[in-house]
This record gives sequence, C-alpha cells and structure tokens, in this order.
Amino acid sequence: MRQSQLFTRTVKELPKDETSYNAQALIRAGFIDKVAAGVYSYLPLGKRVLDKICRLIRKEMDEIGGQEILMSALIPKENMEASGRWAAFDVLFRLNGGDNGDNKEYALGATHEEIVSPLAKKFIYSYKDLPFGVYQIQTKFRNEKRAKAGLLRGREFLMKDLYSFHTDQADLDAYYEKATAAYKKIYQRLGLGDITYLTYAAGGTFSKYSHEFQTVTPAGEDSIYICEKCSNKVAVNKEIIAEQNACPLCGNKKLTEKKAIEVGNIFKLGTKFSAPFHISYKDSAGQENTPVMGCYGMGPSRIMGAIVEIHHDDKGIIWPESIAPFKIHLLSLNENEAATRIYVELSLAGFEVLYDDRELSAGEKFADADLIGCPYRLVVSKKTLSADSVEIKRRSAAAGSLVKIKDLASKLK
RNA sequence: CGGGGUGUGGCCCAGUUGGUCUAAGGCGUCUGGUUUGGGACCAGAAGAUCGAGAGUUCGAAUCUCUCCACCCCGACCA
Repeated sequence: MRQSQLFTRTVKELPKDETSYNAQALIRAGFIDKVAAGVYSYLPLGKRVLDKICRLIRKEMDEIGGQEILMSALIPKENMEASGRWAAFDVLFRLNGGDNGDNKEYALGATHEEIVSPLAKKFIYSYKDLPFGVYQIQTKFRNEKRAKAGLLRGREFLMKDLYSFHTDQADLDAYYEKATAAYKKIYQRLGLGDITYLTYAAGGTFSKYSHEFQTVTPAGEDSIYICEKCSNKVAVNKEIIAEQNACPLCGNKKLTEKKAIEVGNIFKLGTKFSAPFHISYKDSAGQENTPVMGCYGMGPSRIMGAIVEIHHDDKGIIWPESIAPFKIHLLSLNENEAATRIYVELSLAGFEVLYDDRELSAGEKFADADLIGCPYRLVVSKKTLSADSVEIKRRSAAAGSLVKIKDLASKLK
C-alpha cells in the first residue's frame, strides 16, 4: 500500500488522555482511534494486525475441530435469566426495545453460554452427536466500571470464544488438553510463548478453578506466582495462592511473583449451563444424560495491546512478523521512480509492502517507520542506488546493510 | 462504586489573585520559496461559541453551583 494513500497519519505528540504505552503508541502510529473510555475503532493498520491475530487463532481452532459460527450479539433477557446471570452479571449492558413499542429486553453479549447452549440443544439428541466444538470471533460488551490501559481492558473488545460439548468428563478432559496445546501454539506464533504461563486460577461463577494464560509484563494487572523450577511454564494466580501455594505440577513452593496480563482463559463448565438449558442426549443404553461443556476464551484485541506493551523500544512498536501490518516498510528518500519499481516488483512477488512515497524529509520517514514497526525497513536513496542496492534494516536491529536490488526478493523470503 | 486529577483551534499546551484575552506559543494544515539519510528552514494564511448549563459581576477562560467527559489509585473483573 502506498502510504500517501493511507488515510491516517502519525502524530508526534502523545495523546494526553492515555497513559498506557499500548494506547499511546497505537494512537500515535494510527492503528486505533479512541471513541470513549475503553472503546476504540480500528484503523487500516490496526485492522490488518487484528485480522492477522484472528487468522492465526482461527487456524488453530479449526485444527482442533472447532467449527466457526457467528452468534447474535443481542441476548434476550430470558436467556440470561435461565442461567441466573441477568441479575448477577454486573458488567452487563442491558437494553430495552427503545421507543418503538418493543418491550423486550436484551443484554449485549458479554459472553455467549446463554446463546450457544440453547443452540446446541437443537442438535444434540444422541451420544452420536457428541462431541463437538463451535467457536466465534465477535465483539464482546462489558460495562467495566473502570476501563483502563488502552486495549488491555475495554468496554468493547474482540473475543474468540469456543464452546465444546461432551458425553462425559473424561472426554471433556481430553479435549481440554487439546485446547490447552492449541493455545500454547498460538502464543508461540504470536511471539509470546516464552513469557506466557498456564496459570491456575479461580473459576469465577463458572467453576471452582479455571486456567488462564498469563503473559508476563509490568503492564499487566494480575499478579501470578511462577514456578521457575519445572519447565512447564506454570503459575498460580494470586487470587488462589492462599489455597494453592505450590506449583501444581512439581510441588515447588518457592514461587516468584510477577505482573501479568491475562491473554486467555479456559474453563471446564461441567453441566453449569447444559443443565439449566435442559440439554440432554441418549447414551448407548438409551438412558438420558446431560452433556458436559468446556469454554475457551481468547481476546485478539487485548493480545494486540499486550504485544505492543512487550515488543517496543523508545521509538515505537516492533511487531512480530506473524502479525505485523506489513512485512516490509519501503522508504523512498526522494527516489520515487526507482522505489516505485521495487514496490511493484515486491508486491507482485507476494510481499506485503507499505510504501512511503510521500514528499517528506528523510527524518520524518524514519521516525514513522520506527513508530509503525514493520519488521523490515527498506530504504531507497541516491546512496543505495549508486550501488544498485537497497538498504535493509530489521526493525529490531541497530543498523542495516545494503542488498543488490536483483537479490532483494530472495533475501526477503 | 470510593478517592485524586484534568478539560482552552485537529493535536500538545500558556493564561486561572476577574479588567487591552479583541485568548499567546508549538505541532499539524493551506500558499510560496529553500531543503532532502533521522520529525529541516524562511515568509504568509486559515482555524476557538475557553467541556456543558445556570449564577455572581459594570466586566468571567479566570469566581460559585450543577452536570458531563477523560485519566490515575483502589474496589470489581465469567
């Protein structure tokens, strides 16, 4: 994409009403726009990153047999009452039909057990219909009393939620392990693998315990206790450290406290929802049974914020290649003719290129490239052209090197 | 929800013991020119009901009250 056509621009000044790094950087670089506290719009650069995160997640969910659906965002009050959460869930946005005579009340979807359960009921009759998993990636709404930290805790955010249905606990347990492995793969691909811990946590209203995936960063709002003795990347959330004060796997009692951000949360729901929604199946003996459920959440928008918190320097964002808005940021220092040829060539070769063809000083282009944070910066200037070359610099590196134009594509592969 | 803070052109801000404020400056934008390997420079121009409402006063960005928004700490967090 030609940067001259990009409708957003970067800004020099820090936004005064944001202090979290992720919000400051993403707003300055033009990835997101703030609409209200905890409510953001995603602009072209931000949307590309978000889509890439989603694509990566989607692939792994498909891999473990998840079938993608899209559920309604409006949840009728009676559905929420069936689980008792219309009244109990205090961050729920509650709506009525407005002034057109519709008295029906709804909640904006904060989570979707109350939709997926009656949905699943319509297709579950026999043990032969089980197990299965469905998932969606959708905007969730939670009226947090205090939204904060940019994308890390919003009132409106994107979430992937998978729900699985099983004949019995053993089958759920097995699937839960598969889902856990899939989650780990995703964090690995996102460049968070080394600092993300499977964390034993409270189950909230769902169950006694749950598992969170916590990524260590000072920007996080949770405190976790990490076991550094065993190699399993395991931790215990502070909220249950009183009852679980040792590593659940190796028994090590010397745990290290660290700040972390929750980037995923998985629960074994048991019959918490299948019972009130009267889901049942006939087993091989003809007996009616209640299936057990699991749910698996992961927030792409929060992950985007977390990655910015973790992967940056004093000049801007450093995107992992897997989710960068563009792999290559091509800067023309007043050499648009040659640069355009290179841009077209790389684009045709399948590379994602952000091409800075604007009439600006070199300094501004460099500053923008650092701020936006694409993995590779290519510079075309008099200097490089005199050597039939382009300068390539990794965003994470201090200096670049010259590469012959004819070798560019193979070098970037 | 409790406590603290902030609100002035698109952005960052000065001004707040009431009186040439007919609101200053920087960034950005527009025009012209000079520049071109780290946010360069010169000249000119446009752009503001000072968060909203009510009040006090001869006079309010400035004082009072109410409301709203945003940020931070805490509580909360499926």
